Amino acid sequence: MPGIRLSTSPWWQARFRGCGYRWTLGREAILEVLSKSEEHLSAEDIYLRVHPKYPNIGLTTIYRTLDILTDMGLVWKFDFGDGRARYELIEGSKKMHHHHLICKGCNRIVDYTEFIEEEKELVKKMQNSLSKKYNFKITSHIIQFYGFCSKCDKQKD
Amino acid sequence: MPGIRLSTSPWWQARFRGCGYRWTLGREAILEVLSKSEEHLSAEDIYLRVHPKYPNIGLTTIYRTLDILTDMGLVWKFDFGDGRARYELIEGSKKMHHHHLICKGCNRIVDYTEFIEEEKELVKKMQNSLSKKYNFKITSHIIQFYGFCSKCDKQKD
DNA sequence: GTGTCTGCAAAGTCTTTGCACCATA
DNA sequence: TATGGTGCAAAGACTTTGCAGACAC
Repeated sequence: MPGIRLSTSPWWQARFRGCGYRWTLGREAILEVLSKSEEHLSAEDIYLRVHPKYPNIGLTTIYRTLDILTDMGLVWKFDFGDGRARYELIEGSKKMHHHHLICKGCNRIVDYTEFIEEEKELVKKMQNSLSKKYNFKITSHIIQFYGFCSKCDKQKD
Repeated sequence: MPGIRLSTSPWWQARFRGCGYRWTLGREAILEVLSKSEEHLSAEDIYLRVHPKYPNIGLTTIYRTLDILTDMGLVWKFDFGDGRARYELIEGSKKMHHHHLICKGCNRIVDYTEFIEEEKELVKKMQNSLSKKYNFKITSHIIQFYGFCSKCDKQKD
């Protein structure tokens, strides 16, 4: 049923309400952008995508909403070393668990999903052991590879 | 400004010279701190440790030296999500290859060295395959686990 | 109607840059 | 002596905060 509300928003809406937050146009707009765009968006990226449709929503709201989303565990906040945070919806439903390859030259980011099964196995083992040993409740992990893409590797010479 | 040379510095000195940099008191002091302190120091941490002995060395020099060290591959720059970069000597010779467990509550950081062998194997496989597939020259990687330490886990309830 | 959310502007924090002077080689 | 390195102050970049008005419920 196409309507003003997105088919996916009721779930988010309920989640917000359940956490004691209100459901607002701004929050909906931000979640819409996050779910429809490619990953690793900065706060400004999101702002620029929200703005054409909702010119009233400011950068402050973007930051505040992303904070809430991160706290609620809906969004993952990354640092790729270029001085600004990047955000991704954790369960984009259609999006696979993935990690990043980051070019130290041009900051290009490649998502990869290879070795996820093997990774999962190792991670599970580590998680069990580390949780016990250090009395830590592990909730997530990051694996990032850094290097140079073919373009930047050439330029270095 | 003549100073007392440390026994470990010749190697670093040679490395600096080999890269076309000069060997200065400031650089020596910073490397001394990095090699003698625990890990994950911020630029300011380093500044505060260098300052008592070398009050003339400013924060600017710390940042500039850390940049060089990172470029030369002697130091690894981390982001643990608290808005400031952290630095560690990569091969502190006595320090094992390790990774980090980060508490999302209090930002406490635990180093762990478990599963490093198994991890290395997987990482090597991933590295080989990803380099080829994405035409990337991979130079380093990060693995970090996030969660809550026992203290912060209790507080959440 | 009440308590949250919001935009704007200002403040805050970490980091980088410009420039004149100083040290290394 | 010729570069490269340094401190200081100022600028820069991203993010957070204060406050009055707007909105959700």
